[in-house]
Order: sequence, then structure tokens, then C-alpha cells
Amino acid sequence: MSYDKVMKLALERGFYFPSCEIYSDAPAGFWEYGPTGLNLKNKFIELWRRQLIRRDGMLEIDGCQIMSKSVFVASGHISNFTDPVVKCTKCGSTFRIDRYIEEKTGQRVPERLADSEIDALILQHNLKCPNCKGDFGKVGRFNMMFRVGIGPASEEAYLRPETCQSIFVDFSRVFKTMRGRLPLGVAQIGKSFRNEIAPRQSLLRLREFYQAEIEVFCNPSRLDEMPRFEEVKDTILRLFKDGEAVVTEVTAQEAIARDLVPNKLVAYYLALLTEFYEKTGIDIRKSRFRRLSDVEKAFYASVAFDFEVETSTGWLELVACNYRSDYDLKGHANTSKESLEVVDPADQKKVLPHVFELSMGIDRSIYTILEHSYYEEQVKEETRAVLKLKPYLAPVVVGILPLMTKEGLGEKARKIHSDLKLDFDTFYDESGSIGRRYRRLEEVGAPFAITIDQTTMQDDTVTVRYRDTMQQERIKVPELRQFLHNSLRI
RNA sequence: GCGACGGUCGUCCAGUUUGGUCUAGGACAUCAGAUUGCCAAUCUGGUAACCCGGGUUCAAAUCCCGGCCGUCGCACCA
Repeated sequence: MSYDKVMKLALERGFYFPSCEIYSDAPAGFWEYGPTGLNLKNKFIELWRRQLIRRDGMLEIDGCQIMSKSVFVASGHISNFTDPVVKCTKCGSTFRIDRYIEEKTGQRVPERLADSEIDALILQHNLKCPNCKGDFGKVGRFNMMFRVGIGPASEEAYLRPETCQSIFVDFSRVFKTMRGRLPLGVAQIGKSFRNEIAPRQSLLRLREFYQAEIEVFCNPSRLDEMPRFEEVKDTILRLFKDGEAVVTEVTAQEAIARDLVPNKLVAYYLALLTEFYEKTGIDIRKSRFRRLSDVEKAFYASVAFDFEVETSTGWLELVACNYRSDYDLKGHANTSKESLEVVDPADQKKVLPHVFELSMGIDRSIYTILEHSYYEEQVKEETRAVLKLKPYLAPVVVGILPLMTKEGLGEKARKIHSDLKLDFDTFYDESGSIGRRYRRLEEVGAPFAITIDQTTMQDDTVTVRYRDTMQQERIKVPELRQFLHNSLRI
């Protein structure tokens, strides 16, 4: 389905919409989840917990969004997350000056070059604005982190640009108090903030967004010692590298044998991730793990795979899988002067763990689930819009509809509703024609509709209608609970 | 951030060229009632919008300026 259709559905059915939209100064890049979208997101997160956290015995924490400056000195965000920019004094155009110098002169500009030296380079090469030939102003800095001032003295701090920094700074305590053993996954769901220059396309590029991050702490000398790998050795991984014509489909085991994936630990987690996304309803045949080239990788990554999915907007990165080595713990250990080494019980030796991370974009995942689940079908000259969400992700699981309100059907339907509503996401609807009510439910992805008709009054059965096939079957009212329970099984 | 184009009920669109009849119209959606009684039916009625701010003018949805947002392109996406 197209981006525009998904967007329209999202606005009309309460999935998501612009933040502060009643005000004209609402900035771009901020979106809110409405009731249906939040429910879908919550269920997506529960699925993530089930398929990754609980399955693998990971530990989940919930850290703060505002973190001290030192954290980002240690993480490298203060120096690496800042781009040198210049503004044309005549037309006001802004340029990434380091890239511009490289482009014009072929001379590489090191990341930590002082602003005054960049100014000197501009003069030396007599660089002018490419748009209007005007002079450049002095070099400025654009940091993608949101700075905040704490307390009356406005102590320098930042909104975290990725959730994982809390995991790194909390690692030592969590590992000790939870009696951790390597390899250990520590996970977190929460918001991150990046002051994007040009946020675009609603949930796909936000300034405030949700991440579900998993940091797997491991002993770098034991990356191929993964007993759990056996569980996923036959899982198919879809691997891809730029320049290749097609995606390579291989089992996890084969991927290691052919050196497409560096070790068992990485292969294991790529497989878990694949199995998780299969259960979200995203079309896995439209996905790939793209191995990033050296120039594309983040500054902290030594090996990186992006889990990408094909959507109407092109290939979309949903998860960044980075082998961060000891970049983060080393940085935090050096800056904080705390030892972050742990003892690996396997050999009773101290080790500074390496980290393999699965950094998931929740908002992008939600968008992709919607796009891949949304269908328009022709039914008797009419277009039927159906959101074919997995039952366990659907914001509304079952609609409860009296065929009419007369002859006691309304009361009977309300009784059934009140018996179910505490345990399932139900929606009671008695207004309008039955067909219209079915269609409304389909648009929010409700997999089932229960209809109360005259027969119900005689034999205490209802019809259950299946969203995808529109077929119906009769079920005894006392069995509804069990039916729904079974249908929601993952 | 730059450039081009755009912004009217929940959604889509008409009206803007040439300022006045626009007290802003339609379709779909939505709400209430009637009717029907298993797939967006029908009838009646209702709710509901000119992105924000300033200017020009007797008069602004319409013209001008600024801002915000959106789409596309460039750049950016650690």
C-alpha cells in the first residue's frame, strides 16, 4: 500500500497525527500516537518482549532521557555528533563546510579540526557560496543533540540521542545486582531525541522517537561459543551487500560457514530478529540485512548490518545491528574512571565486554506493519479497506454488534460485551447497517466481529465473522472467551 | 537549511486567475431519528473548514509581506 493511503488511514482512524496540530507554530518532526496507534504500539512492544527479551533471558531497564554532559563526552556524541556549518552572508544558504571543502579541493577535513583552521582553509582556497557566489561567514557548529539546562545554573546536559547510553552507564550495577553472565542482553524501550535538520514523512523521520534497543555484552574471545545458537541454526537469513544483484538466502549456520556473518553470536541475534519480524506481519520476503560498508558505518561500529524492509518509500532501515566492540564501555570507563570490567565465569578472567547491539526504530516498525498489512479489495463494486493485522497486534480484537437493537438483541449484545471487555480489546457498536459496522472494524484491523441475531435469543449462539475471509461461523456464547483466547495465541 | 510548488469541514475537492452574490458549495465520513435486518442500502435532520500573524482596501478564502506546516529536489540522516 502507498504511503499516502497509510497516512490517510492513520489520520482518520486515530493511529497517529501531528503533535500540537491546533497551533500554527507546531514544529516538524513531532508526532503523537492516538488510541489505536498506541494500542498497536503497546502490543508490538509486548511481542518484542516475548520474542527477544524473555526468550533470550535479557534484562530490561528504563533509563532517564536527560543525561549529563559527561555521558556524551564519553560516548563521542559531543565531538562526533557536531557538524561544522557555514552560512552564506549574502543568500543565507547553509553548508556542511567539511564536506564542501572536500568536494571542492579533494582535501580531507579531519573531524576534530578547529573552527579557526577551517576558516583558514576557506580563505586559502577562496571558497564562495555555490548558489550566489557570496562570501561565507565564520564556521559554526550544529549539534544534533538537544541541549537542556538543569537547575537554576542551567548545568549543561542533553536529551539522549539514543537510548543505549543508559544501558552502558548502568551496565556495571545491573550486571552485579542481577548476577549477570556473559553474554548478557540488556534492553531498553524509550524515547530518543535528535534535532534533525529536515524531518520528513511522519513516523519515518522524527525528532522525538521511540527506540527499542538491545545491547548484548559479550566476551570478544567467545563469540563462537553460543549454545543457544542451535535453536536458530536453520533460520533463514536474508543477507545483502551493496553492489550485489540479489539477496542471499542462507541458514544461520551456512552464513557463518560462508563467512557472510562474522560469528555465531551475531548470527544468533540476526536470526532472533528475523523470527521476531516474521511475527509482526511484515512481509519478510521484502526484508534484508544489508551489510554496511566502512564509510557508511556509525563512528562506533566495527561491523554493521541494517535490517531493511521495502516499503512504498523505498528501502527503510528498521533496525541497526552494530558490533560496537568495547567502544562504549571503554569510553565510559576512561571518562568516569570507573572500572567496567567483569569476570567471565568461563575462565575466571577479567574482561571488558564487547557489545553487539540491535537498535530498533519502533515508529518505523509501526509504520511498516501498517503499510504491509493494509489492503484494498473489490467487493461488489465497492472497495473494502482492510488492515490485516495479526490478531495479537490488533488494537481492537473483536467488535460486538447486535444485528438490531430491538427484541432484546441490544441488551444481549451489551451483556456479552461486558463479559468480555475486561479481558479483550473489544468494541461495541449498534449504530448503522451491519455492513458498515463490519467495514469500520476492518479498517482498524479487528480480526473478528461477533454478531448477535434472532438465533442468539433461541440457542445462545452468535456468529463470528473473520475479517480476512468475511466468512462466518456460529459459536456458543459461553465458548467465546476460549475462542478469543485461542485466536490470540502467537 | 536552500529552491520550486502547495495549505479551504475528519477526508477529498470546488471557489482564488478578474477582491463583492461565500451568510464558503459538494462528495465521502461522522452524529441523531426513521426504515431495513448479515456485508459501506435508503430517507430526514444535524455537527463540521478558509494554517497563523500583519498589511492594502469601503470590502480579502481571493492581493501583498512575514512565520509555520506539507510534497518534491538538493543537502543531511551520527
